[in-house]
Amino acid sequence: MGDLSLVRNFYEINVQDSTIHLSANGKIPKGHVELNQALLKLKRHKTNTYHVLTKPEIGYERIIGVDIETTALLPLHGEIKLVSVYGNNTRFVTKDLNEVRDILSDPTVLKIFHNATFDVSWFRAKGYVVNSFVCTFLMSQILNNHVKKGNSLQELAKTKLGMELNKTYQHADNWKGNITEEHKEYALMDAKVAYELYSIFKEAIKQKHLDIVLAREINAMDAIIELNIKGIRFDYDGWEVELQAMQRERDQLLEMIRLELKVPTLNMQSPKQITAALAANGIDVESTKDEVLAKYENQLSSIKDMRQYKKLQKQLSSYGEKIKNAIDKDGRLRGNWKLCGADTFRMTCKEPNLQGMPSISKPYFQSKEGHSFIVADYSTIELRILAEVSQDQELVKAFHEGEDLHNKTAAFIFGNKPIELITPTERKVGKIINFGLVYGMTKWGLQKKINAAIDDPIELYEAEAFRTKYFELYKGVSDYQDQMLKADFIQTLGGRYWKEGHHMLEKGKIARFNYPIQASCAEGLKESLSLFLQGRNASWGLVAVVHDEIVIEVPDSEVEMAKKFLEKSMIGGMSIIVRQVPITVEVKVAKHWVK
DNA sequence: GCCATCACG
DNA sequence: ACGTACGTGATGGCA
Repeated sequence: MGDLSLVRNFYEINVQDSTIHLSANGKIPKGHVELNQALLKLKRHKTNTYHVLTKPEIGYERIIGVDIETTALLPLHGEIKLVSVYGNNTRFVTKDLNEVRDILSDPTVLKIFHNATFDVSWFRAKGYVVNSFVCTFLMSQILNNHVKKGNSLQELAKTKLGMELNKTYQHADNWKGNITEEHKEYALMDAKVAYELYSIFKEAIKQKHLDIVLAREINAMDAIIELNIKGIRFDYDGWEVELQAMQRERDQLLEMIRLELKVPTLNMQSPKQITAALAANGIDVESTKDEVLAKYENQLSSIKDMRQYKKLQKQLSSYGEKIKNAIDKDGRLRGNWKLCGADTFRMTCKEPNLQGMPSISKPYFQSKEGHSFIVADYSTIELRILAEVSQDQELVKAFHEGEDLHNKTAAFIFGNKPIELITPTERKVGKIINFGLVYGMTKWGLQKKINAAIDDPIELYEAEAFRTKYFELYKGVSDYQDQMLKADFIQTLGGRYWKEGHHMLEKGKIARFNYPIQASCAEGLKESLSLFLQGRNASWGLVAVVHDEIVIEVPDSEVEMAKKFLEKSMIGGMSIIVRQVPITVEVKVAKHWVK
């Protein structure tokens, strides 16, 4: 197993007065305007330590742009038809992958891909080793600070290089037949553009002091590639039995609802029709969403049935038979994972969305023969990050002393009740308050949320009182939120930042509370993934990652070792980002995906 | 193509 | 005073 301490170097920077002093092992980058601003903000924020994370620069003997053309979107369904290589002294296009085998594995040759996740997934799926690579798509996302727009090779060729890229052959279908000289020219052009973009982006990233952000994402990219290739075993036969029972119940419910409302053609998928049908029965609803229907549940028995119907219908339509088509011949589900799918740089997954599977389906995700799943998740991680960024003394203390935060909050808002006397319902309210207020929930939202979760509805003034009490206890959180509202510069704990005018800050002021927390959390998770991947045994596979949770599949005989190492990686990785508040991880071992 | 809704965190 | 909780992806209705 790898030694975690060797993976990163830290530069510790202390802020005293308006001057920035560095500890012996670091030097501040010259002209680092954004960092200086951030440090001053942090100082006002009553914290005096900021950490810049770095990794030693590796010198490469050669740098080349590489692109592949494939006959399908997924490696399981097609072949690599062409590989193009573009460098200072090397330019070629080949059908014979053996010509690039050594180049790909050579760590002294830096490979530049545009969307490396795609190219490297293909190479690895086809049995080629790829070491030392970088991704101009990722670099563009980091520089743009926008993950969905303006990062395509075609757009970048135009905006950065003034080149019009011909995309005639982009679709996989164009690579199934004979390869012409024109095909080859096309393929080489993509490698050339990636090569040319790299030096421009590298300089820009350096100027903006985002090198560490790039290094972190590149190190975590192996995780995404592995998730794409490996997939996760899903027992569809078992799930189908569950589905059939759900289907029967759903059909019965629909029949009962139509009968009672006297609307025999009612389409329960149409909010419009539901509203009309309820109105005809004397109930006016402002919307048909679950939390609204819950309010009217006592007025008509059909409303309870409707809620259950909608729940079942959702699970059947989104996660039912559709899943069957997504299962590959080896019985595994493979999603389309993205490293930076969200603007916070959270990972995303689609087709299917393996990060959004309902809990009822989790038992049907099963480890392969002779293997177990290890499911590990961070405890209250966003609240710990809130404690770190806000430096709220009550929060920090609570985590250092291992207090149950939901109980602590409940005890305070319910009139300083002794913690031992807090009821499960009161703890539930404490939990809603703790999580809701991180995102800037208002008294209206709080009331709605609490009333959706408990039996005795509370009044608006009570929700307001809870909120006031919360900020009385956690004064630092209140200060933090005030600062975030005013800030023209918002940063994460790991070195990303947004400036005034950026679309993330314009979206809504309340969102500002959450960005640095969600984004810092994603940074910590990626540090953890990278530690895990660097030190794990080859027999341990990564099968799912869900924001604060990592699932691995390991041989039964190695469970104990793997469990310890995963926990160590997760705590170690997150602690690179969250330096003061302790991090805890809950680890479970099972033959299926447990919650 | 947008909206409402709801699955996950 | 403001707008009513953040980030995703998937579905089906509706225009």
